[in-house]
Amino acid sequence: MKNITIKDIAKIANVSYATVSRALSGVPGVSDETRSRILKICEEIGYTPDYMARSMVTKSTKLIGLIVPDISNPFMSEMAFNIEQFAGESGYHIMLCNSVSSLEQEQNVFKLLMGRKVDGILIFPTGAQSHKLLEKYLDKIPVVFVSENLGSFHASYVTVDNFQGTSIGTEYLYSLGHRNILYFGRRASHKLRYEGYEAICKKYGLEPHFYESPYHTDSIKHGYDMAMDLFKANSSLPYTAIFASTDSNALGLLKACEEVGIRIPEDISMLGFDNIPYSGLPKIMLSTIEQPYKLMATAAVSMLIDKIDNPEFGYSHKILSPKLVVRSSCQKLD
Amino acid sequence: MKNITIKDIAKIANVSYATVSRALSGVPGVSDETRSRILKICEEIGYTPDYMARSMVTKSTKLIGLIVPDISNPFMSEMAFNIEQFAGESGYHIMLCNSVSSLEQEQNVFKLLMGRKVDGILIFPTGAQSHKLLEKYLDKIPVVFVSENLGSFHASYVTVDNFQGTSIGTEYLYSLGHRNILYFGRRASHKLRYEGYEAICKKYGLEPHFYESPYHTDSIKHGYDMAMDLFKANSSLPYTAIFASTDSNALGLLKACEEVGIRIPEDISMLGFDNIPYSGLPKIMLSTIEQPYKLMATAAVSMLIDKIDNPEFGYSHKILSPKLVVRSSCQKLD
DNA sequence: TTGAAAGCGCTACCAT
DNA sequence: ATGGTAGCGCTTTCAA
Repeated sequence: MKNITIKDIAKIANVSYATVSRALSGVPGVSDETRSRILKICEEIGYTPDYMARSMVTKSTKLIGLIVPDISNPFMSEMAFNIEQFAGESGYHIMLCNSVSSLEQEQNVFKLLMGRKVDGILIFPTGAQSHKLLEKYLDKIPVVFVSENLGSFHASYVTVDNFQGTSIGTEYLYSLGHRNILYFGRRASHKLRYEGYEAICKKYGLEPHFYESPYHTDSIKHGYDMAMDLFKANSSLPYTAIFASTDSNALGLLKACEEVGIRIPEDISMLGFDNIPYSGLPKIMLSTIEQPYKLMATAAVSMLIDKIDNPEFGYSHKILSPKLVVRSSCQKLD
Repeated sequence: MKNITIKDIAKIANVSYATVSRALSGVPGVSDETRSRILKICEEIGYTPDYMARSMVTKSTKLIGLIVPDISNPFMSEMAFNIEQFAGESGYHIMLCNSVSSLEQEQNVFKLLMGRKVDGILIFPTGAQSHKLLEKYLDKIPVVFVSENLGSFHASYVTVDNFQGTSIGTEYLYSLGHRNILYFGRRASHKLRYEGYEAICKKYGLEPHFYESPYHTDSIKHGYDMAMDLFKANSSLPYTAIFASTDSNALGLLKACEEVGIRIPEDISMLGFDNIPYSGLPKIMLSTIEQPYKLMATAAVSMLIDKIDNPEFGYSHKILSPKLVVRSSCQKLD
């Protein structure tokens, strides 16, 4: 089955194939009559232009590489949906890669994506070291990180204000009367989340406590496993509230609490971070800090496209505001 | 910033660029000495081959197009993760497109993907008519549908046995003593799910009832809206159990029930379909029919790659077995 | 074993 | 307004 090329349709239309190219690209320099005749022929014989060949000469693939730790995480998939939609509006397509929370795999797919000649890369870094490891490619291809500001090197990123997020969360817990609050999750990759929590603790003279996650990624399962370890190590918990670093962690924690008979919020209050759709489920009703998904997605895409169009423009940062979502997982103490 | 090409490294190595190509492609016909010298140079100056240029001549992009209605749906994102991983093992990359449950958009992205010269397309059809609309492309590019068998045309697909799924679900409900069961969701795109339910109803002389979804996609929100409409139209429901067509629908229904004060499973039993991770959350504990995610993903990918490698081999079907997952959303009647 | 050159489908430049 | 053609980076004959 031979491929139809502009040469074929040039032959049919009795013009040079340069003219066909012009007609299809919409550039001026073709009479309206010729153009519409050519377009009609293309339509009829079902010609589709070859993006690859076009890309070879234009040096632009209209392709964006998207690297996420794990697309099955609702935070990622929600972002991915919005990213794909918004990128599509600008004529970009998405090449999706999971780094499966491995720095090595992250490097691999990054290099692969470069070989694929994507115009730019949007990356949800898997860890704090991702930035450093990827630094050497940053002048070779436009990249924007979707993550908090880690390190001080020169890179574009968009992020929610994680520090502010946990600050308002901890303030909320404090206002409810909580004085013993545990931070539950990863501190390395969400450094600023921990620091926001810590800052408010200090502000009120509370002792900050944390339970560090041994995992490189957040999921219900990991949250559950962590929680079970925590319970095993402590026969009774001295906290009145737990601030989980992500909703996924919180959901796993919730599951573990249910199993060992800890009631939420009667026995202990719980606050999450992200506001994934499942946090609003009945009986779950997790209070949490919301990330502005759609805004983050559009900001990330347009920042990347800006960088693609103007590589010389340096780099930019965009920090979006989080929002407290009060449901019913936190109790007022008296 | 000039691109490094094989010509550059040919110059450095003092060989023709054909030799470089041979060395890199691993084809025989280059002395070991020359090859290792070339490879070392590539390594040193950080050369990465241009997949596009390569694809132009080999006519193979090692790219798979993945079309899903909505990647933010957990069923889709779970599948997408496994698909990406498994495809990656065979050297394929994924181009992700959301059809946003629109037949028109589905057609658009399909054509776009063809223009991108992907080697094959994996599609989660958005509706019953998808197959018919896409039929005309099926001899132009390898396609495998991830969906139940709709219509009788010639196309490859992998699916869970939807009929069997709702059959065992309905049998389960019947065995619990339920005699008035409502089927809740879309019947058009999950025709066989409805029919499995219907068949078991008939088998036991029960009257099948359904509440048809006006939506083209399943989500918590749609399930919730549907449920609210249902409740508004009926002051008291004559059913003892509801079989939701998907877990997402069930979760929305659950939310609505909570709001109007219907207790699950005390007042009414509820069964879902898919077994997304959130169905196992504490207090939710939705009993459901499980789809074998990983198996479906690997089956779909290997079926597609088979078709890519042997386009002349016709088409194939693979129907996987569902499994009942009993949690606590269904009550035994006495 | 290696080199020369054609050609993949297209855009863009230079002519006309 | 249209045609001719070089060339994008690569693989793959065909010769040497």
